[in-house]
Amino acid sequence: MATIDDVARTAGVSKSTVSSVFSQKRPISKEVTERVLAAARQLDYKPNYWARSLANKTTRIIGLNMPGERVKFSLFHLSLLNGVLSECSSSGYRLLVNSLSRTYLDEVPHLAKEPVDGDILLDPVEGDVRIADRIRQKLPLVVIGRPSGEFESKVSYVDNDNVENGRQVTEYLLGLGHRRILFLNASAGKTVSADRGLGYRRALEQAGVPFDPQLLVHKDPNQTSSDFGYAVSKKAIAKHPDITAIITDTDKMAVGVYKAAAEAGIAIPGDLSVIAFSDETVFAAELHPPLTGVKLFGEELGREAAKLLIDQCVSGNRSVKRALIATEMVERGSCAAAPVRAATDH
Amino acid sequence: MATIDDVARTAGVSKSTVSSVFSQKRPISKEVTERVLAAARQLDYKPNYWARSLANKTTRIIGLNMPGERVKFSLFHLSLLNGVLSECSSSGYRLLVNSLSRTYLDEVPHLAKEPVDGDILLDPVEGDVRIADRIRQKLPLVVIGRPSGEFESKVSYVDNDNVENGRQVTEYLLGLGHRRILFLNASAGKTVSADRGLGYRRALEQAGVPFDPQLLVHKDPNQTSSDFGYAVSKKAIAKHPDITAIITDTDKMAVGVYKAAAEAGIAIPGDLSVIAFSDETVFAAELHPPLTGVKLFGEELGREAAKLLIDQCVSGNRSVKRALIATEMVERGSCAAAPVRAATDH
DNA sequence: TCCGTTTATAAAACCGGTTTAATCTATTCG
DNA sequence: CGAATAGATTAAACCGGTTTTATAAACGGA
Repeated sequence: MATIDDVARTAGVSKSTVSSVFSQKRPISKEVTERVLAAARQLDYKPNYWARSLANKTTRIIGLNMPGERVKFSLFHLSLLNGVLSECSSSGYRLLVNSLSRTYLDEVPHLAKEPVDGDILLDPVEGDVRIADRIRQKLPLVVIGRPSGEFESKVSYVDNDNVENGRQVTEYLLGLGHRRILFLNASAGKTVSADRGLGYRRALEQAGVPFDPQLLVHKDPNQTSSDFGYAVSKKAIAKHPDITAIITDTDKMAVGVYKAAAEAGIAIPGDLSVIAFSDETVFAAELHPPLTGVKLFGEELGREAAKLLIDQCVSGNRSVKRALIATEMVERGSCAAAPVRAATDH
Repeated sequence: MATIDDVARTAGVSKSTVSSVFSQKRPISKEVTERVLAAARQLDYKPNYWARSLANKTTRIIGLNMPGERVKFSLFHLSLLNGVLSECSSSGYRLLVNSLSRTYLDEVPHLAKEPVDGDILLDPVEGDVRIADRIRQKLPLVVIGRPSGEFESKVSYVDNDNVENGRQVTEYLLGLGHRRILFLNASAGKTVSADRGLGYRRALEQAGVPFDPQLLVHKDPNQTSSDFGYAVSKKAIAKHPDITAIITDTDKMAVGVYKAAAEAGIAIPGDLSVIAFSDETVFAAELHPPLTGVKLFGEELGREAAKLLIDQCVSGNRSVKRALIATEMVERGSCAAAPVRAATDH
């Protein structure tokens, strides 16, 4: 394809003039501009993105970084993604999704600086190496979810208040008279599961209800949400018949619980209340019964993260910022007062 | 950050030696390699991705291109995306999602060659300018969905057999005795809606059932699927009480139909059969009644598209290929024989 | 009219890598 | 022992842009 030199030659000007015409960083007379653009059109010339990036030291691309290897985007990720893309599109940024495993990236022939101006990190885990990595490389960074430990105060992040969310749903169920509440939490290691778990325990503690570790189960990352919800709730229902409420990490997980309950002849919400951390409105409302849940506003999270990051990239301002996105509990019909029998069980 | 020159100086070798150590394209003695890597580690050096791309004329990045501006990824797109990412991750490619509008990209200061080795195009429409664009730039290209008109034979694409799918669901409903079948099709202009619409009409024709244009409605792109499904089916049910079956473009759209039917006191599948082109299994099975639909295997589509594209990029082989991904109709419970009353209506 | 500015364009250096062609050793073979 | 050859390393050119610095032309004021 044609290069800037070809255009310069054809238009009878120097390459720096052509450069100025396209970058618009220096004024070029109307007449010459026309001539250059005409030559470019004739040669079907477009500036080379990478040559530009090399000289400009900026790409107008931000990265979206999945945690482990071969992780699939969930419904929640989809919301995040839509939010991020919406912000990108209005700010003129592209989004690079990096799903390459660390082992791959660390092989000598693939070793390279990430080709982005900044990175959004999804699903931070305890002691997340990705964060230290970005900090060392001085790459602008925004985490979606709370970074663990020392990093919490060192990097910008966007999150819901998950401790509060965990507390809120637990308190809500406690208020309905439930005492034995099973929590199907996100995978162990994720800070989101730690936070929600903490909120859950705090609410129990405050209500004087003893915490039973058997009622706090972490998702197996190798299982789908619905399979996990089904398998674990089925087992738990059989083993602990005094459970009257279940909190699930996602709406799909709740679907698994619905299935297990149906098979066991347990009525929702009559015998069992179910509440989910959720981002799906359309389907949740159509389940039987409609699923009560806490809306997380993933799109808002994504948009806000992208905004913070792009702001950092544009302004060069590395100050650490934090955004907590408000959530909203939506009562739909899967929670009810605890059955009297169960309340006396313990 | 440290550059290749810094490393060369520190290690006491030339920059071309350092380059060879990292690119592994030329043998370097073990001893020198060690020395270079040590220097790199010490300086925290990583090769600059952009400089590399510039010199190599390849980026190991493929693009994913949304159609218009500010379009949100749907559940189906999510499946595609997961398929694409899975293939990317195993081939060592990154994925660049471009959601920038054409008008933006055509402004002089933003004008540039796409920074990718090839592009995947989603949701082709009639006379899609994006395709001609890529062809002119000689950029490897794979379309997900059938490209329109002349392009069908000129570019590689991956698709379901949508004409057949349209025919199949219509025939299925006809076989159940339905004669007045409302088709809530995808947006006008998309080739997928044209194809399914064609299959629908062919099935009707073959069965000797007259085609009523009022029963073929295209989605309004400004409405959500479920809102559209709700609004249109509500109106249609009132206006054409002889409708006994509805085909919807997506499962979310079917949810809208469920809602409209419930409000009108119409039983599914007793009074009204519903069938959807679908990619969502978990929720579809949990609706009341469980939603019958045609699984499209979006993940397979995405994976195959990425495979074709990366193959083109790696081999330089521009031959036009096509992959049709098999679909599968899953009967769940939202379709039944047409009610007798309605069958005599017409 | 002449000189100091301003304005438009050009030449050359630069961004940070890769690659070709040249150089310098070390080895092999007649 | 000298020439041919192979192997490792390097100098210099190159990828396609941007930017700094230089130059030429146009303009304005004294």
